[in-house]
Amino acid sequence: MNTDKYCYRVIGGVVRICNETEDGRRQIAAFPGTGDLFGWTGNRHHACTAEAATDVLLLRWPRQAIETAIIDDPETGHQILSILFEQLAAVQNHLLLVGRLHASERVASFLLKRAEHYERNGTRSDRIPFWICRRDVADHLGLTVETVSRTMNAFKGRRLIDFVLNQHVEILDRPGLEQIAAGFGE
Amino acid sequence: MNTDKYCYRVIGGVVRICNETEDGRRQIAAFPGTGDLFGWTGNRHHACTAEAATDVLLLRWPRQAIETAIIDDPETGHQILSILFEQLAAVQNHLLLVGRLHASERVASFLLKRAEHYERNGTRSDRIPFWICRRDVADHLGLTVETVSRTMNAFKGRRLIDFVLNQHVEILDRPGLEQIAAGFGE
DNA sequence: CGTGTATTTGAACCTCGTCAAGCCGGGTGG
DNA sequence: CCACCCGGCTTGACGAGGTTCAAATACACG
Repeated sequence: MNTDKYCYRVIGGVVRICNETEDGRRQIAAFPGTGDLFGWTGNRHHACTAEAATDVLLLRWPRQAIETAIIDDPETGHQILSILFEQLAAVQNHLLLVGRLHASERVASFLLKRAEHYERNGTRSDRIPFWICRRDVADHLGLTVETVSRTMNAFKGRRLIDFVLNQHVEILDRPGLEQIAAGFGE
Repeated sequence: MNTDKYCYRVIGGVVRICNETEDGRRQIAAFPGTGDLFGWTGNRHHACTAEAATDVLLLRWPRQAIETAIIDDPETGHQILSILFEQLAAVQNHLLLVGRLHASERVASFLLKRAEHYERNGTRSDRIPFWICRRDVADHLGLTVETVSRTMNAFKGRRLIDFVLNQHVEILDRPGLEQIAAGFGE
């Protein structure tokens, strides 16, 4: 995906917005999914890269067209501004998660946020499509694959969630998860 | 500071952009300093709060005026867009720092970024004005006060930096710091 | 089936957080 | 002018949460 020349809208699947250190440590800033826009920050040198996290279907816009649309149509300009506000706020909130939450709080928050995302798109909300691999989840939450795996399986053991065919996560006890995400419940 | 109604430009001092959990854990997303703009993301519910981290001198703009300026003057609109890009990229990079770097890497990166900031404003670059308290540094880097203190004093012991009157940090060995920030040098 | 990859699980280790004390500097009041 | 106090910073000892390393298991695909 070339975020220098294009902006994208996700039609299906999940994209990851990545950032890496010299020695290969990786941090995923966001997982744009169906309906989400990305590629707005690409013309800067320190920009993140965008990769497909799963099979993905995209709608592509030439950057140039966007830029002129902003000038021609103030309404569009406003919409784009508010998308950027939204994304900035989202990353700032994620910063709190990565910087200050415990492993179980991070994982619980993440699961709930995934559920929320699919709710917005009309999918049954307690059964989350879950195609993102452990490595990506870990790199999003600032944890290791092992910790993510252990934490999720601990949740499963406590009947908070269940795995369905390794392709869906079913939320069995949403209030329980919310408690953990909020820092109560160990 | 009311980021619902106003946007700000920092004339002097340092501001902190904060985010907190229910139980008081705090994460500072950025430290806008002289010349920086902030308050653009305030109209959303999940927004961060802005507080003075030191004595501060600000220039205040009514949000409304900005909004209309965007519509009236495409050039202004573009500038604001690029400021937002910049800020988004900055937070995304900081996410990598908080999520994946070790304590010493975080502190070294932070010191260098501070130096860079003051360079842009023409201050002597190896002597950083440093009025931000340990607590705020810790909450920015996702560490504890103690770890920040230990790390900085370890740097001092290794003659990488020195403290001047508790108000400035002098960089004695910039290449050394850069090595550490990059993940080499333990 | 067999192979390669993703995930899980276990055990040892280590970085950083926690707790507690001591220190320094600035401000206040006697 | 000194004693005191208070908040921020430093320093030490200890422990826990999460990482690391290693191996076993599950799973997808030819």
